[in-house]
Amino acid sequence: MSTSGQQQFRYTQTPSKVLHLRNLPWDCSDEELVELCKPFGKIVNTKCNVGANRNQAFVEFADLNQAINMVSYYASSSEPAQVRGKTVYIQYSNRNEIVNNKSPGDVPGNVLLVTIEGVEAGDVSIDVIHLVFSAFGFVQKIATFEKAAGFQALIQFSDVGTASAAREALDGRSIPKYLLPEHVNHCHLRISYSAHTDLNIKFQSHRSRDYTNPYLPVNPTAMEGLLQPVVGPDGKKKEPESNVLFASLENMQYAVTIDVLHTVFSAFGTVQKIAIFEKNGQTQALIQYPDVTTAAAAKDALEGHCIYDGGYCKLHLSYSRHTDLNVQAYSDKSRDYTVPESSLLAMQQASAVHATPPVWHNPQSGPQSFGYAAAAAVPGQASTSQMSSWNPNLQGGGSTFPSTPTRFPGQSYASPVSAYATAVNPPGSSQQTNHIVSSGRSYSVSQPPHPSTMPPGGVPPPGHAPYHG
DNA sequence: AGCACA
Repeated sequence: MSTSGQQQFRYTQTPSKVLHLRNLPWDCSDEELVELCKPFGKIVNTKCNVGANRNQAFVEFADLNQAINMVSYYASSSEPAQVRGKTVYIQYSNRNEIVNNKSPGDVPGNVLLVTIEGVEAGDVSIDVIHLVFSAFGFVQKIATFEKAAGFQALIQFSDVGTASAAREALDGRSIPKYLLPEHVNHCHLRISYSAHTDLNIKFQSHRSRDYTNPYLPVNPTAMEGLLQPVVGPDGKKKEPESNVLFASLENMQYAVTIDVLHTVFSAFGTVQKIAIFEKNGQTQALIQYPDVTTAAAAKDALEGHCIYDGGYCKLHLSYSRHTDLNVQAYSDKSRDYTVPESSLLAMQQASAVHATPPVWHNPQSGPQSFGYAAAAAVPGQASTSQMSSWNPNLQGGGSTFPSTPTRFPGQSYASPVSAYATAVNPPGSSQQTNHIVSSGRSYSVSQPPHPSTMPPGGVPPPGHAPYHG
């Protein structure tokens, strides 16, 4: 050819993990593209209905070799690639990745991420979820969990087609009222695709099921949620006592830091661990004592009291299901006071930014993003490598403790999927007096571990001298 | 049947 500087179409294309497909049906769907291409590799993105006739599309594989596989397969196949009987012409794209504004959740897969809006985790049982989604085909696995986005479930079907049918039918719809507790008014399902292809379910429990493996062991601690609630003398539900307190903070006008909580709760005994997290825009915390008695004393004394004067940061306390928190030893969201001081010091120095908090940006900027929390509730989640292709915010350090299955909202396993869980939330630059007040009566907290966050001159709370573990 | 601007 004399046109040496001209781009030749057919023979000069260099391989790309993006393929250009032509002669598709004008209304070809992402799912049809995936069905055609997935035998050759993992599809990470698609763009269909491209061009004036809407009959072109792009498909991006995770790996270049997968795209090469597909092109070379159909180059030598006697059966052409087809969608609905139409021959599809496949070439390497002249771009190296698909650029569109499609979020990862729009890339079809066999696993759905379902956010159940307007309910607490206890309102919708895994059996109800199973029932609803089984209408579209065999549900292989379910994992549920709570994150900032609310109550969520990963639902695994055997194939993309079934998953997309369920998504089409149920996205934006509600779970029938008769399947829900009476107090639930609305319950919308928001459904996107998960990047997972195979959930790693370790136990049958109230939050996860593997219907392909009925002999999977039942996790006794994870099944606690199925036990009948303890009923008190007044006939009302009463949670079993625990050495771990669950605190929800109302009227969060000012920042409540780990140090503030530690000071407040240390008045009643050694505080072993603390974690702060946000759920549905509400600040919550877990405080772990060595024993139930201490926790009960703290609960009785602090319930309904406010950390700051003026009704700010009012504490509501209940017993947690947890008995041993699995927290990062030293972060702005959690603290483990049981780790040896030497290693803690090392960690403090490693992250000096936590030790002497400067004035950081505004903490009141809405709920913390816990991101796309997919795998967080699946212990030992194995398919993390698949997620990393689109997760923009891998967790630095990943210093969670993978050995213990204990978990709580906001706390993640080492999975990078839940990377957002440690989003920076600055310790309080608040100049508030650190009082516990109750209907006019107030008392100050003494011996603040970080004097910079609290004013001097407090008097000890009645009865107990604070001590620190 | 021949490369997208969301």
